[in-house]
Amino acid sequence: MSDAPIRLLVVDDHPLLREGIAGVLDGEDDLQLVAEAADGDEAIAAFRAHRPDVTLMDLQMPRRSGVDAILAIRAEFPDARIIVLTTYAGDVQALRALQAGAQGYLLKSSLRKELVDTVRSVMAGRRRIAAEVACEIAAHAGDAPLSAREIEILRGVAAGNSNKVVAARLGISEETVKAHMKSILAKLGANDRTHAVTIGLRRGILDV
Amino acid sequence: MSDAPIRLLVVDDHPLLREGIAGVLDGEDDLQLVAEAADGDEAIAAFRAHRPDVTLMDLQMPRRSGVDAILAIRAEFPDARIIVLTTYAGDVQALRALQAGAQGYLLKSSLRKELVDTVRSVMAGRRRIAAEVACEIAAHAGDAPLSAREIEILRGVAAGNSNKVVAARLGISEETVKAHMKSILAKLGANDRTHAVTIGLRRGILDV
DNA sequence: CGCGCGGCCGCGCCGTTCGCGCAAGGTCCG
DNA sequence: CGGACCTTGCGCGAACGGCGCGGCCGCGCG
Repeated sequence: MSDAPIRLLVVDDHPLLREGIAGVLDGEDDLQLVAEAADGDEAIAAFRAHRPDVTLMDLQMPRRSGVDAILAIRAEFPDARIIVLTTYAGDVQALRALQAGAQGYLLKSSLRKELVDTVRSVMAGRRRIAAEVACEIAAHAGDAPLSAREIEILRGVAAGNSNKVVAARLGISEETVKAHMKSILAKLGANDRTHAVTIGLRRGILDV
Repeated sequence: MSDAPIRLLVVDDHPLLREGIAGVLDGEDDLQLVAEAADGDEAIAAFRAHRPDVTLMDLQMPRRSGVDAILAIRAEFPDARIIVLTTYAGDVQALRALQAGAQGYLLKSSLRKELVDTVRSVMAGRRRIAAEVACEIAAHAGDAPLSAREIEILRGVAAGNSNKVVAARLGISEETVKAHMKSILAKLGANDRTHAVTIGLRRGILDV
């Protein structure tokens, strides 16, 4: 290990969890917590101000989401090292975070040893993804992702709208909505629209 | 304040969060962490072994759920003081925990001051429920809750089964399932079955 | 360059399912 | 006994889901 400590930024809207991470980092000589943030906007500001070596980032936060924050930070600082630290929210959500530029993916159910190991690994340039998450992503690797339009329609259906209402709201024909629904059912392997919505929620395509 | 410290048990499947709570409690002279548990079964065993003054309990855990653990503990120790500490999971879920005997309800997004205040208040015999949760419960106070059978049917529907399949699986007639569905839609104020499922998930009637 | 491919949009047909209204029997419990 | 919950029945209009057809566009590949 080098003698200069690894400087960390922690982003999470739960103060108690931030406290827990702070406690873990406090017990490690080579890890130093330099800033905290409670949402995506604060995260971007804090990154600009402190330029941490590694950032621990939750995904679901008020205001700006974690994925947005990762995109914004990586656009401004392309070599930023970011580790997602979240409760599992579906393979699609996880994949979006990794594609946005995260090098690591940890679950909040991790042990402290896994946390510090991952921080050091990512600092050393490696990628570290929790096995459960990696498995889920791999299981759906061959799947065709839903198009933006399809997600839009699935959202409308989840809100309790009929095909006709969704069509009116989007300014298209009901027949077109049905065609999209057919594609959605096929891609998700769902029996009907209700099943499609539950799958969408479980996989992180829709949020609550 | 009395000179004897308040002895606490913390139950949560996230080690990092437990660490955070431990850190918070460490900074308070009158609060003493005496045991930790990672699921409902461990919680019951730990309660028997340590008889804590106050228990902090998450709701969603592997194996035995938090509500089950509260019921089991309160059955054996009727004067156990339990505070739920969880990410918000719907008014129905929260209500079940309070009816099971919890005196307090905190969100993981709470500040450390709210946590220690609530522990002391509950220790003093008062009830403390986070405002957001209290509002949600109040908003649905007049609603008729779903019956056990209705929940069973809603679960089947959420899994992507038609009325016919649900009926066959429960050994009843399709007409009966339809009658239950009608009642479910009315009670939840849903437009259709898909809407009913999303409402059920949001309100904590169904889990993912 | 031309071509295919995939996403998006529109139309019609048809059998099945859903949701609504109405009615009515049973149980169990306070 | 009243009041819940669970159960079953029937008819009907609307919605859903599967089928096939065509067209438009932007993209990458031969």
